Parts: sequence; structure tokens; C-alpha cells
Amino acid sequence: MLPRVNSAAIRRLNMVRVFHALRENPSCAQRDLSRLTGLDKATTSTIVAQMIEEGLVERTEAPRARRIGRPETALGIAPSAGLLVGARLEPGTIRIVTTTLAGTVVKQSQIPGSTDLAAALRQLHEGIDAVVAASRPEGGTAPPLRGIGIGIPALMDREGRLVLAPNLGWRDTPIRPLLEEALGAPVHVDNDTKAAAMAERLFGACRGVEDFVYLTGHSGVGGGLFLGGRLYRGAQGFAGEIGHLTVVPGGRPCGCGKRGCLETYVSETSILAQAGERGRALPDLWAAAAAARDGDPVLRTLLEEAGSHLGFALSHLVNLTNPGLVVLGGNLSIVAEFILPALNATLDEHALGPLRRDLRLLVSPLGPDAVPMGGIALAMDGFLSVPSPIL
Amino acid sequence: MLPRVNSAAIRRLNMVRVFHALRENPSCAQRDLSRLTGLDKATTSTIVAQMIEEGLVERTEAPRARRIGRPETALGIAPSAGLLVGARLEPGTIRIVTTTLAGTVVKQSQIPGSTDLAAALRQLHEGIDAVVAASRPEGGTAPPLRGIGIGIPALMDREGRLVLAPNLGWRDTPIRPLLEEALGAPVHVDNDTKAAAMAERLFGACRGVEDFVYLTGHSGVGGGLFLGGRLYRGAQGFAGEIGHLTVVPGGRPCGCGKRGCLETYVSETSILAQAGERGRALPDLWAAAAAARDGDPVLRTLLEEAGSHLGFALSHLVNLTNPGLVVLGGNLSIVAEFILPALNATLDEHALGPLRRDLRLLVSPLGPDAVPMGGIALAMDGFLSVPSPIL
DNA sequence: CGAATTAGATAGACGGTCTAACAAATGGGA
DNA sequence: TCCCATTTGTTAGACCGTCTATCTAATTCG
Repeated sequence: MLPRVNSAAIRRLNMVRVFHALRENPSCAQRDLSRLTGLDKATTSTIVAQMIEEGLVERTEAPRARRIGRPETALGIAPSAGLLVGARLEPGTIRIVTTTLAGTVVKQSQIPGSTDLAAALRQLHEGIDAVVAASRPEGGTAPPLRGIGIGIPALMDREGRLVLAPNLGWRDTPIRPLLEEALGAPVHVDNDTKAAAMAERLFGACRGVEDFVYLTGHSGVGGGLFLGGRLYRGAQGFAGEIGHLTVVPGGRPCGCGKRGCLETYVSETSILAQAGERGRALPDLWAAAAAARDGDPVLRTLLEEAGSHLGFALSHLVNLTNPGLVVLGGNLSIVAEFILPALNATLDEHALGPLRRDLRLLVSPLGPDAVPMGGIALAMDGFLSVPSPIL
Repeated sequence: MLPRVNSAAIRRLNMVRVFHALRENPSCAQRDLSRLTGLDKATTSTIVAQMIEEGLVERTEAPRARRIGRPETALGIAPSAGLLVGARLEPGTIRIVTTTLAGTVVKQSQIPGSTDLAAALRQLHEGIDAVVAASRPEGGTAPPLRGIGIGIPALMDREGRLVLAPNLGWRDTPIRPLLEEALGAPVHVDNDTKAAAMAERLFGACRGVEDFVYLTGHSGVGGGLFLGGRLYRGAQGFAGEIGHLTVVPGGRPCGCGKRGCLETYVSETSILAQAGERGRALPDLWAAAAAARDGDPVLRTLLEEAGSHLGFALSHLVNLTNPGLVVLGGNLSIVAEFILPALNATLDEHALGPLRRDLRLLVSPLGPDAVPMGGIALAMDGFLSVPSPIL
């Protein structure tokens, strides 16, 4: 049965529009919100009144530019309206961040991770409780916890069930229900790359962009597809697995059981492994970037090869989905300057002309913070959700 | 400025829902429409009344199964409500079909095509006028022409501008405005494969499926991506160009200027060319299928190779977009039985396990009629359009 | 032939957005 | 100093949705 579409759904949709307009334009006035959302100023007035009533919005005291006529009254999303939690769960570490509903960071923390499922969930639970407690203001009333979003390097299905996480050694675990019961707030769990793509869309380089692809590479290589104004998850929730495109038939063995997958050439793990094989033991990608910057020919060649492989896989993605923008994020942004030339050349070679011509490539401004902020984006999206089929 | 969402938009959305429910369930009653759409029966009543008022719907005299209580009154989309035109424009031929608003075929015709732009558009214009005239009932009033949809083997941008059509030799032509002016009805022009995918969704194997991929191969190989309940066109409108994925680096030269593109191995044109190179001159894919069916080892091997290449490219598409269903249509359906074994094997080899596991593969039931019926689907979609951001 | 049953229509509540008029707050100029 | 033009924001009412509740219509069953 489809969800019903009635007056209440309209209000919800328009309220979400006003919210995002205000989030992206802090301290703007109702007048501006009308213009931004296309709603009549009368409608904007009642919506803003309702949001103030609910404590979501407050009038701020920003003396606006002096013009003739009645001065505007600036509005803002109330910091006390609520708290969002974003987390990035990795085998070694768990990073947690809290923000206001507007996405302004309040507190951050980093705690050890674990590959033991129960232990990791417990640590996550305790870590979130601690950060949330620390995010509460000294004297005033505590803003309510509105939602929690978590990015995990795993195949996650559309119901928040972890299907497969090679690096964590987990499979078939109903992560979301487990956490929701433990944490007592709405929990959204998704693949880390999809979360990061959402962050890029709400807070980063892709604000207002309707069709883009986000690429990142840590232990694997992931792709987040934002298509037609929505994060695209696919039939089961597994879309975006660019890391397992075969780029070298019969090539390096991959953890997925196949050979020649992109991520055996381009992820941080595999780049460091290849560097080791070529006599360069390096601790991380920053060291690899430093070596390349110093002119080490081994690293230069290695990163050039990585760029070429990534460009080849990306050409497939471009030919298939025709994004207008590709963002290199996560660890890929660390070595972006060394992989981009080969990546661009390979793209020129393998992507169709008209699709290649209007394709922009950017390096993520969010960098390694993208995943926890992606958790925030998931939580915000959940808090502001509009019942389908409206969007 | 975003389109406004108000009561009228809700009515529009719900009317479209009722329309499609009635289209997919002919001769059903208001009661059924309520259940199908989730709308209250009172709402359904007023919507149906409005549609009868506008002439879109009529009460039909279908004696329903006898049950206790007041009998249902069967409803149907009025054949006189309007006419839709679908066309497939190819270098050699133009196929035109007219249907009722419900998608029931009224007339079909086939006329010669042309690679001369002006000539082709004139022929199309005249052909459509003729078929529309022939579709008018003898005595009664003529149903109004509600829309025209055309599928062309070309890169079409989102405004209906033809950007590049290698097989026709056209580029940068504002096809849609030209035709709309000439034909005096709403015209929708899109890539032939995208049109066929829409046909598959509305009339074929993908009814009710939210995420699927349609594949076809004539002079090239095309893919239609239907993602998240919508035909996905990409940032510029060029999404789905699976035919130009590089499957054999440095392989056969392609019309796009690159080498080793999928469509140099799998399209009808290239299969026949390869058969010729191997000493088997064949007129078309039916002959190729016949030869393979007779056990010709050359054709068997050739089609097996084609299946393998197609499976390889498809594995990329599967890993990236995680469709739940892949449909082989157009000319690919002619040789489907000979390419499917290798295609499946290659998919097993290169698609990620969880994505492969729940992937269904079907051969199109619409076959070569998919493109003109895709024109119908485009026209119907246009006639029933709901202003974004609803849907 | 009346009661039960089911389909469909109608009245009214409720809640949206929009238009239009109004109130509020400021700068500019006589 | 005072009045007015100008701009922002609010409010009343029209209009249009869907939904609940009730009513009417048409049939079967006993």
C-alpha cells in the first residue's frame, strides 16, 4: 500500500524545504525563505510560526543591512532544537561527532574499535552516550537527541541489516534494530561511502547538485551514487560497489574471491601493499603522498597506475550514469594530486565524448570527516523525512 | 524556483495513480481502485467522477462475479479519451503506432526512413498524420491527439535536443521543438533504448518493478536504467551508454573513435560483421539465430563470445547500480538463448555475490515492438505528468 | 418480501496553500 | 517634526484537497 498523500504531507514537504533553505542560508529572513522555496510569504509565515512553536527555529538578533522599509528579522535553526549523532565505525577506531540540527559540530570524539561484534556495539553505545552527555550545555536544558547515523564499511541492505563486512568479519547482522533498542533514538545505518556522499551533498562540494558520484578508498574502494536528487541505494541497497569492478582480468586477488578488482589497485590498503612489494614500506597514505611529493619514482608510478585504474573504472560509471560531477573523497583526496593526471587521461580515453566534456572533477572539501558527517546527514535526512512518493 | 506543491498537485498525483491502477486492471471497480491506490473510497469516488466528467473514464458493462450485496460497476479508460502516437525512427525505416490512452494498439504502420534530416522529419510528419487519420473511427467523433513519443538511436539531452546520432549522421538538432511545431501536439523525444525501457515498465516485463536495467542491441548496444521508480536520464540525459564500455582494451575499433567498446562485439551490426569475417555472410540476426540453432559452430562460438562480453559489461552495471532485474530486449532477445549461458557464467565470475544472487534475468516479451511502444510510454508519461518534486 | 450485505455517493470536518488586505517598522524629504 | 513611500510580516477568507461518517442503491438469502 502506498503512503497517503494529503494536506499533512504537503505541510511536511514544505516545512522540510524551509528547513533546508534556512540551514543553507543562516540568519536569513522569511522574505528570503519565500524566494528560496517558492512558497507564498503567507505560507512561509505560518510554517515559520509553526517551527518556532515547535522549537525548531528561533529569531536571531542579526542587524541586517539597512534599507528602506521595515527591517527583516533574521531566523536561525535553534541550537536547542535537538542533537544529532554521526559515527564512523571501523575495525580500529570509532569516530563520533555531535551536531545541532543545523549540522554545526558540537563535540567530537574518537575511541578504539573492535572486530568483535558485541564489543564494537558496546563501545559504540558507550561512546555515543559519553559524547552526547558532553554535548549537553552546562546549565540549560538538554536538547533532545533527534537521531543517530552510522557509516560502516559493509554491504548494508535497505532495512539496516549488515549483509557482509569483510574488513570487520561480520555478516548477516541486524545492526539497526540492535542499536536502536540499545540507544533509544532513531538509528540510521548505511554503507560508509553512501553516508559520505550524503555529507558531501548536504555540507560539502555537492550542495544543490542533483547527479553526482562520490568516490573514496580506505580498505576498499567505494562509490556513492546520488542520482536525480536522491541517494541511490539500488534494489537491495548495494549500489555503488565500484571497488569490485574488474579492471585487470586475472589480476591481483581480492578479498571478495575474484581477481583484478579495482580496489586491489587503488585502496589505501592495496597501495601500501604494492608499495611494500616494490621495496617501500610506508605506514599510511600521507607517507605515500609525501614520498611522491619528494619525487620517489616508485610511488609516482604506483599512484599513476592507481589513477589509471580508477579512471578506467570511473569511465564505466560515467558512461552508465552520466553524472555531472565526480568527487574524490576520503583517503583518495590525500593522493588526489598524484592520481588525477592519469585519471583524467584515462577518462579522456574511455569515457564517451559528450559525457566526458561536461564532467567536473573535484577533491572533497570534507576529507576524512566525511563519514561521521555522513552519519549526521543520514540522521538529519531521517528526522526530516517526507513520506514517499513525495520528494 | 521549485514548482509549488498545493492541493491541485495532490489531486493530480492521485488522479495519475488511479489512472495507472485502472490501466493495469481493466474493468475493475471503484472498490478495487481504492484498495490499489490506498485512497479512501470517498476520494476515489470524487476522482472517478472527475475523470468521467473529463471523458477519461467510462462505466463499462461488464457483469461482474455475482456476490451478495450491490454489484460493482466496472470502469475503463475511455477509448475516445484520446489517441497516443509512438514512433521509432531509424535510418532505414520509421515505425509508427497509435494507441488509446490505455495503451491499446489502434493502428500500426511502417514507412521508409531517411538519413536526410529534413526528409526524415517530413516523412515522420506525414506518416504520423496518415496513421492518426486512419485511427479515427468511421462515424463517431475523433479522439483528441494527446501526445506523441519518439525513440531515436541517438544521444538526446533532457530538453529533447539531439546531440549526436552516429547512425543517422545527425548532430546538435533541436528535434523536439521542430516536431512539436510541425505536429501541433506535445512531442516527447528520447533515446530509443530509454523509450523501450519505459515500454517494458508500463506494458512489459517490468510492471511494478522499481529498479531494473533494459538492454538492447541494434546498430549499437544501449541500456535503459530505471532506478528508484523513475527512468534515469543522468545529468545531461546521456545515462545508460553501456555500448561504449571498454570490454577489450585495444580491441575492435568503434564508431565513437575508441577501441574495444562492447557494441563492437554484441550489436546486430557487429555480430553480422564478425560472422562475415569468419566466413558466414548472414542477412540479419534471425539468420544468425537459425544458424546457431542448426549447430553452426562458428555462430555458436561467436554468440557465446558476445554473451561473455555482454556479461562482463553487465557485471559492471550490476556492481554499480544493483538492479533487481535485467531485461534483454530488442534484437538481443532474438539470440538470447545462445548468449545467456555465457552471459550468466561471466556474471557469476565478475558480479559481487550478494548482488548476483538476487538478480533476475528476463527476455523481453515486447521484442522489437518495444521502441514504438516506448514512444507511447513517453507520451503517456507526459500526458500524465505530475509536477516534480512529487513522485 | 424483508433483512443482510456490499458498492458507491454525499455532507461536513479538517487542514493545506493562495490572494488580498492589513499592520508594523523604517528612511527620506518637505 | 511629521508625513509618506517602502518593505516585511501577519491575518482573514477563498478555494481545494483528503478523510470520517452517514446515507442511498442494488443485489442475495432466508
